[in-house]
Amino acid sequence: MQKGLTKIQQDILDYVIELRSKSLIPTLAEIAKHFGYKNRSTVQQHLQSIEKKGFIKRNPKISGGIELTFDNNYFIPRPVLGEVAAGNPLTIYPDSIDTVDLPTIAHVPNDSFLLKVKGDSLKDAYIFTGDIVIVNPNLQAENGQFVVAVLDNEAVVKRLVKKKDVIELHSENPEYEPIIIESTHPNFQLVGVVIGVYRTMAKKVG
Amino acid sequence: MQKGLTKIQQDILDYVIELRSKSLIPTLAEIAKHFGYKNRSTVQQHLQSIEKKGFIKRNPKISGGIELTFDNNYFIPRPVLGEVAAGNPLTIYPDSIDTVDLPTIAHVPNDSFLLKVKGDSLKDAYIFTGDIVIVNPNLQAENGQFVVAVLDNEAVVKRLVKKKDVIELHSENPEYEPIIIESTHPNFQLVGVVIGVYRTMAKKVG
DNA sequence: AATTGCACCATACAAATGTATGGTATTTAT
DNA sequence: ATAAATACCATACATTTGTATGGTGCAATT
Repeated sequence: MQKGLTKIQQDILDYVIELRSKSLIPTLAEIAKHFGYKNRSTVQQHLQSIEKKGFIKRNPKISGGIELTFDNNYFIPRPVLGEVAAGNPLTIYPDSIDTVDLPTIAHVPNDSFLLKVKGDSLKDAYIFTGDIVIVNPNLQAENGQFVVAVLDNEAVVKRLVKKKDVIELHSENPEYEPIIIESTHPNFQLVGVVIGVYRTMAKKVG
Repeated sequence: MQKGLTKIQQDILDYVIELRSKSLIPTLAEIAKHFGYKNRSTVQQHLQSIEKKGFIKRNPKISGGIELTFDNNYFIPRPVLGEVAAGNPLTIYPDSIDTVDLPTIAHVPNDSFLLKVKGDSLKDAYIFTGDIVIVNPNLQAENGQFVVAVLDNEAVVKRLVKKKDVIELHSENPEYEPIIIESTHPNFQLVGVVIGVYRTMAKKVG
């Protein structure tokens, strides 16, 4: 239980957080129904109490629901848009999510998106097959950063090394040679900068 | 552009998807305003067209907004990382290896929460200081999984090894000895199972 | 004994919601 | 040339929205 919140207030806050993690914004009536209240105003007053205690703030009337701005912003759910190759470039399959959604990136500025990694060329950076990289398409890619790039219709994640006249895409695995991009390369496009890695833990019995 | 959708229909669909990736559910009026329409019904009819073409389905009146159920071509934003409650100060246990920053445990939201890792005892599992582990408190901990436990007011991340009469908490670093918990241990409590790892990428110039 | 906080209900109201219906102009297809 | 689809506007309507206000019962302080 959080300091200062009563159990019921905490329950309501938890419920709102839970729904938000599913990309849903509950209304007062929905919260009331879930907790068995006959009236919305009960929830309303609880939310006012929670707000008064400083645990949330409310942006009035956004999207018709309740906009909660938490003091402590952790993560909000984001869509996984596709897969990228860490080793040999991954061919984008025409009917998979990749093809559809990689161009969609241009339409989704302002926040990051997620891509699933295949291949082991980044294993020395502790990025493995199945990992999910968080990519920000709006950041300026700096030397040494991991980036996602499209090369001849193939999406790859590599470390960016800028040199005089060329751009090199390095693996973190000595088995792979760097990819050298001449500035005149027609089908090269930087998609974004890798700002994080997420990995689901495999069950490992031992 | 998707097959069968006009450019405007595609733009509207993209806009809805973009907002959903930010945990926002737009109303007809908001969409209309964004596209410069003077009337909601224009958007309404476009959504009807998109629905008629099978790209979305609408669940009537959930959360006051528009509920879109996509057809596979797009990804529904899902709670990849989970959320933790807001505003509560973290209790920090500074001086032991592989500690975690632990929010007040008594309050656990229904889905997972995030913990920050300190120490290097899990380095062979590629979990390092600064990494954030995603913990699900509702899963049954199985043998071999990474778990978060509280031991004498210290929170630790370890690999769980169940034996006949005792529970052992193993590090993934040979420098550290396993911790052996007798079943009668008074101050031992399992908090949850580590289901994921998140790491922010440090800028690494080379 | 009086007060305060908590949990809940009921009612009222302006504003916003999704939906329906009818209309106009342009483009595309037959 | 006619029909159909597209793109947009306007108006109307029942519901739902968040908010405000007032009230009841209860527990804990003061």
